[in-house]
Amino acid sequence: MVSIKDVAKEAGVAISTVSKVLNNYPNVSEETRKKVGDVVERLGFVPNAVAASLSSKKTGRVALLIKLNLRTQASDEISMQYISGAVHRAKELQLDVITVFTSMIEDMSAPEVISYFESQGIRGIIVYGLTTRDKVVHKLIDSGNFKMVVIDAPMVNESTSSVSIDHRQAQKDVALKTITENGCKKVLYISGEESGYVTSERLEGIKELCREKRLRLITRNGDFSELKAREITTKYAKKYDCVVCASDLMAIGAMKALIEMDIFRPVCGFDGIILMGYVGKQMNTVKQDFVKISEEALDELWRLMQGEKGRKVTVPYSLERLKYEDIIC
Amino acid sequence: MVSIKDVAKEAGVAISTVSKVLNNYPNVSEETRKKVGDVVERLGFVPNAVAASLSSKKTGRVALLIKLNLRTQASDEISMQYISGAVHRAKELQLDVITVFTSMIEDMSAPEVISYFESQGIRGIIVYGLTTRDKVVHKLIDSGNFKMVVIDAPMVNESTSSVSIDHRQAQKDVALKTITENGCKKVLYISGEESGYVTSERLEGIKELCREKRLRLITRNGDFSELKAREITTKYAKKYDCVVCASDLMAIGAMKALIEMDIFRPVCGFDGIILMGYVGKQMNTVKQDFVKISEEALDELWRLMQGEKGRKVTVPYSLERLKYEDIIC
DNA sequence: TTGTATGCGTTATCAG
DNA sequence: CTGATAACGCATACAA
Repeated sequence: MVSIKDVAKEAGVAISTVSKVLNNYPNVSEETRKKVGDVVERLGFVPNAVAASLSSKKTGRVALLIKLNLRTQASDEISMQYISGAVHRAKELQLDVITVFTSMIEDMSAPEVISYFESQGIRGIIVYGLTTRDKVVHKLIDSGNFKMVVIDAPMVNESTSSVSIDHRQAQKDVALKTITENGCKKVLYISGEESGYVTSERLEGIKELCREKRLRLITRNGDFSELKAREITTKYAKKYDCVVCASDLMAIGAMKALIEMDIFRPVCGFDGIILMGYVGKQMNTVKQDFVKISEEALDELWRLMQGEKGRKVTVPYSLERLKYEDIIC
Repeated sequence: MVSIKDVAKEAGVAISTVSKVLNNYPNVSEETRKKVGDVVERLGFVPNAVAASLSSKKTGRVALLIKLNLRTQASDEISMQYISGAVHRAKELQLDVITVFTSMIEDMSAPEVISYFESQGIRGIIVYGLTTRDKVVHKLIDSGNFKMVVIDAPMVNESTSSVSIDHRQAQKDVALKTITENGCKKVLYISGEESGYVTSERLEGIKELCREKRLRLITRNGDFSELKAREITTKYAKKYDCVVCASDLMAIGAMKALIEMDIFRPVCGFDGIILMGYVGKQMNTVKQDFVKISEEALDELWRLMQGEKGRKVTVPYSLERLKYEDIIC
């Protein structure tokens, strides 16, 4: 394994000089910079990330904290895109990432989790799918031990940023489109899990819309569950002329119920997962670019690690109508 | 951050002694072992994995090399289960894992990839979804620089193990079941991508079965593509009384074609992905436990890192019939 | 502009 | 059985 020492010897300079070249320090002559660069190239030297991270404390590692639900692959699709976006961006930023599932830390106390991450050399954490019930993660955020970026939750402080789309507006948009297209007056809204931060945002959106457009609205908690959405739809859909769901999976459940009941009601979902293309019927949905969101999160974490302050970052979304033809290949 | 030094001072012993206790070295008295253990407990000390790996070179890191296809979320589901199984098992084994997508290394030469992994302190690599065309990965395997475990490909040498189900037998089993249940005589087999190692295994299986049972067989290459399977089915299904597919996604494509043609043919798939539950019709399929496979792979990598030799590991599978009711929640 | 020396948190090798 | 002390590969304050 070729080390910085080998490069230094080969180039006839000191180790520190090589280090300076590697890290683009200012006070190095063009001449030695080139000399060292050539040797690095020739020897195919790549700095040892482990040693670098031990030494500097600046170029730290990043953890992706992901909530897993192996029963529904809708979340698999989303998680994969999150991971993909993060890992790719991390490589560009020369950051080292590890993937951690919440199930791995759920039986630890906050101090235990903190020392676990510290022992791993973690300096930044991206949290995907935080709910109000995740006490330990909240303590992590409050501890200030790590730079953190939280997806889809309004946590912002000195060392914590939030990244998400505008859920309230998106819910308004997709519902409005569906309602206008079908001339609806009475909306059945199936909301997500109460502890989820996005749930209340989206709920606000639909309420606001119905107030503005003077539509009748009933809301029921579907818990992001396909089955519950199906039951709710079975129970209420007859009396309403449109079903707005806070997730695609619930929209699929609602659609199944409508087919069973043999009545038509426009349904719209939220997230834009590929699964939507497989259920036969088309629906409007909010398309989130999870890859982009994750890249954005990593950029934000990078900013925080440079010493900048936490802030709220909003990512764009789009409205889509997924057809089977769009997804097969 | 509490370090080994703090523990040593607090316990009134030398750093090296603490290290010995931590790593269960033999020559330590029960007394000091307990004394140190207590302090470790009290201070909540967790050894810094980065420093340990720098120093020892024994407790290495592991990379998961994953092939991503963002267009089909069938592979997302599988990849997520792979990652989940590996990450969880890794934590138990106190191994550190990083996730790498093939797209991140596809434009690098073999030496570059090797130094990249070495720079990351990687000592073991698990390869998911290897094809014959992945030249660089083959060079990685041949280089002997890393302990490797390859899923679903028959690569075995001194430092490389393979982990997979018995694809040949599984293909036979699922096809036999489907054929017997429906009394079929003429089989249309839609195979996977030619460069995939599993493709030929599964193909052998169906050929063997048809030979044994004296069934007529035609095989066509569907490239693991839903669309191609659909086209092939449209073209040939009329003349055959059963469609055996080398993947669930292709089975879905075949089913769609049959529905369009308005004829019935039993279809069977391979993999057991949840998506199968959403297409309306039930099909037989081979259920692979991807989480288990990945855990097994990690155990195997662990063995290799202990200096044991590469070998072939076979994991069990089961036959299933996925219904919508089985997957909703 | 360059080189020297020290430290990061562990492990490992020796003396004692 | 225990304790100094030298690595591990790199970054960096400081000296030259």
